[in-house]
Amino acid sequence: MLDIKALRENPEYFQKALKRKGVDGKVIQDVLKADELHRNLLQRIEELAARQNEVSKKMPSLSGNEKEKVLADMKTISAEKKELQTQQEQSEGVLQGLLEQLPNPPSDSTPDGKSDEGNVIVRTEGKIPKFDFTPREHWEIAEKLNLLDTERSAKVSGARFYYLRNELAILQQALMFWALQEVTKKGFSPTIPPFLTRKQAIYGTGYLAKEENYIVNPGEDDLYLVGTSEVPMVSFYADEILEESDMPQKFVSYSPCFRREAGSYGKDTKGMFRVHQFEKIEMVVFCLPEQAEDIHQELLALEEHLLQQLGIPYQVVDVCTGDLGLSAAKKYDLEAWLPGQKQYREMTSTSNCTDFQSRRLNIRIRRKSGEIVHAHVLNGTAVSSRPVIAILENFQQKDGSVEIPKILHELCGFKKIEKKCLPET
RNA sequence: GGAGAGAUGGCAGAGUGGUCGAAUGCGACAGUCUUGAAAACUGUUGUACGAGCAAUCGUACCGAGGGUUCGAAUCCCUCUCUCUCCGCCA
Repeated sequence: MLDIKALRENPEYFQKALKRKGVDGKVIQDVLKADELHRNLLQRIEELAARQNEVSKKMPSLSGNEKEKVLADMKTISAEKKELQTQQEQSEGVLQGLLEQLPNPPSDSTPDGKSDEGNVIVRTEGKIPKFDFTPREHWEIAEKLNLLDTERSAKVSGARFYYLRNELAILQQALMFWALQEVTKKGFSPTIPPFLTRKQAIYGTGYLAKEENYIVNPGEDDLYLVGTSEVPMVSFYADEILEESDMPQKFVSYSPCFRREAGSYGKDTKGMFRVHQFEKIEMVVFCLPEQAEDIHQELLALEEHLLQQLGIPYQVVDVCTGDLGLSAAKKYDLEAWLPGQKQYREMTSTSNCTDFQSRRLNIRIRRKSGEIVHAHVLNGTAVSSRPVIAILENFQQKDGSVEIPKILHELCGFKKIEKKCLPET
């Protein structure tokens, strides 16, 4: 949600900034028009209400003819007000509807671009492994080692699901737990949130599109399966006023993530890359506006640190305006090298959503001076099921086995995945 | 799933149709007193929207939404949530 006051005061800025995200300038004009109509009506209603209040105070002391007369007057005022209120509700609905469509303006530093092709590679880190054989894709490696069963998952649940089996089940759990601990060590507060939320939480974080969400018991419970724990975590402080002295507030959370992926038919159909259900450790930070940029860099550094410890080669991508989405002003993707696919693919990402989500969710901070501002909100992936893919592809061996990153040896209880390492069932 | 109770300011808690944005207590903040602190006393202490350069003024908000009324925290309807007891359950 954008600040209507800011929009009113500086429409040129928003016109320019939103154009970079592909928003037609006409929408801004429509918003301003709707805003003016809405304010006009509001003012007239308030004038009538003021008169009502004034007369109401005198009412008890009136009697007889005088009272009759005043009552009659008030009846007309009441009716007029009611009529105006109907109009006002309508105009407010129109304004709200327009405002809700507008995305968060991109940061000045965000590169322009229409799609992910406009993304800018910032730097490349890590050593790309060399193979004296043709490296395989993750699903092939995993199926051969009896780690992944997508045939049976298709039978049971349909396309884009999987059974993670044997060592891979352990590896993913280890990865999640390790990341949760690592980030907790950096001062983030570990949290397991609800995985079903109300509509408001999904809306507030900017993920309400129908193609994205599963709804549980439509018309009955109307709960949404979370697509990321960002949804319940950002909503954690909805309708609250936080204190400046408590800022920044950092959380690291675990959740399974459920996504319909309805807009991606035919893309990444094999294996674990794009599925309806996966797991993720997410970081969410609430802070003062002036802290947001530094914290964004901090989140990026932390994500890099995690990939580095795993030994996964990656590149940092500055995501362009056309690929930012509704809520983010600035976003970095970390893309890992996948030797089997022979390309860099998105593993984790971190977004600075400024005050876009906190306006929708009404999350504010009271400064020491007494001033109240909307919180700035950032998020970032610590790890997800995708780095598991990167591990499989980068550490595959000629004999079909897979070595495990050293940092996970102890948690996993094994250093290598070979055929029949764990008893198969 | 069954039975009951409830939702008011940071918290506790009064208020059952008009002068109620809302008593009182606690907390917090400021001041007086004190070498300092405590105690005591005095004062201040919600949010949003709109108008105004500003001081300020107006309006709305007593879980949410609707209704009755000239007028609703108060009456009516719907919904949500919380608590207690019973049952079931990881």
